[in-house]
Amino acid sequence: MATENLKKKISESTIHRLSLYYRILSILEKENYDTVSSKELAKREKLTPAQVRKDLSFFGSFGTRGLGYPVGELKKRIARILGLDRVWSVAVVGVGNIGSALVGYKEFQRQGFHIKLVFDNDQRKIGSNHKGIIVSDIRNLEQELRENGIDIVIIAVPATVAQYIVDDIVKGGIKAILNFAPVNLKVPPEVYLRNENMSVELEYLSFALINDQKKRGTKGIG
Amino acid sequence: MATENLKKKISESTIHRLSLYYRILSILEKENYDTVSSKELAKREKLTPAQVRKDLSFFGSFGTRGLGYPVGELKKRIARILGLDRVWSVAVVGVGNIGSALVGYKEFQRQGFHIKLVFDNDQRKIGSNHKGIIVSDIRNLEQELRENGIDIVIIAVPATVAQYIVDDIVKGGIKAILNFAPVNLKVPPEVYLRNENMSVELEYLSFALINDQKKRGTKGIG
DNA sequence: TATAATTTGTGAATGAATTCACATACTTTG
DNA sequence: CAAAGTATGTGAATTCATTCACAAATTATA
Repeated sequence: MATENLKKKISESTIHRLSLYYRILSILEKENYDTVSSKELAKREKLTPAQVRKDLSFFGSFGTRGLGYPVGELKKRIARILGLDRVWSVAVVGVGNIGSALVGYKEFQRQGFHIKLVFDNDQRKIGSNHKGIIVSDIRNLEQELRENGIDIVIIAVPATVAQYIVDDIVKGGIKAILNFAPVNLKVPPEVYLRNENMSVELEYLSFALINDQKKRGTKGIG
Repeated sequence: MATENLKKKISESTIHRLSLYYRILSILEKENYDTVSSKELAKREKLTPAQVRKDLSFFGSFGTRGLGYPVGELKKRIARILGLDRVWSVAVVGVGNIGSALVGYKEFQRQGFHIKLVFDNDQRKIGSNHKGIIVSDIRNLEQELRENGIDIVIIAVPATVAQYIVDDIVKGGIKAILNFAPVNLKVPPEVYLRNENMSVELEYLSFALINDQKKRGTKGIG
């Protein structure tokens, strides 16, 4: 079975777990492992071995029975599946709190997400050097996105203006948008839009503390 | 059925959707809606009405048949369920890129997550005023967490040191941790740990662009 | 080269989450 | 006040995701 041209729709959770496997494989590579079993991968991510094998099986058979998966090779394959074996050109719109942090976030670079452009509407920021990148005027958004062959745009502007920005981005021909503004944005059907809601996990902790989701009385047995 | 003392385990997705409903209800409140139907809520979040009703039904019956849900009342109920009707004392460890952004992130304040303490190990930062909060020495972590009655700790330190920090935090009696470091942390079973992986959504977009998950040929029909 | 020990890959079984569909209860209208 | 319209709440049906369980393939051992 080839990696390309997937027939089945792959679930979001599988994709997310692939990211996890990728990270573990990077660590295993540094620890000089040649092979790794689904059991070991599962242990490190608190999953079941069957889950790991099933996830991988959607994309092909990468392992050797009796031995496990070749660490380097599997890492490459997952990189290829997730598109981490290439460089993506990314633009960040909004150099406030969040936008600023994202521009300096090394992990993105490491994964091949290269931030090439940064936009703001604040005259004091435009033209200034922000962590190695000159801040562009947001009025040139559409044009600059096109000229620089940007693949993905990250939105880090206030919720109130996010939709206007998105409309421009779409006009600029962008097909993938990551939105940090706490608002539901409208995009045409051919555009991929993902929302990053920084409060969600805090809210989950809040909920957990109140309702104590943990099963009690299992201490000592594990 | 009372809101407190849930029998059934509530799924993570239901909790996450409650956050979404909460946000929509805040907007509807500003738009002076008195009531809202599951249909309208669903439309705004791209869900099905049945999903909305089922989610809410886990916690009680808040609506009126023939009319819908009372906006203000439902918002309060969800706030209560998620613990957004109180103030949580939060500490942020690590005032780098991410930590710094989180300290200034207004949305947390708005939801009742008040950042009371900020820690770092950099002598140049310790004692300085960071967005209104004096940066504490990380060597006093355990003690200060206790003395200030911190409920939730956000970890924004490099992956290499995150586990040491967590161990201290746990010693400080903290029961809820939100981790931004790209590493799998170990905590005792009674501690809630959630991971925020900023790359996950970018990776999903990358995957989507390559594999084009969108069903084609549906243009014009919707 | 046979035997024992591993470990994958995957249909089948199970479990969980979502959607359906409808009785029920309320609102609105005339 | 009755009839029509609306929208909830929830078991049942369905769809989707996870886990089981085992044949098949390979390695390790003697």
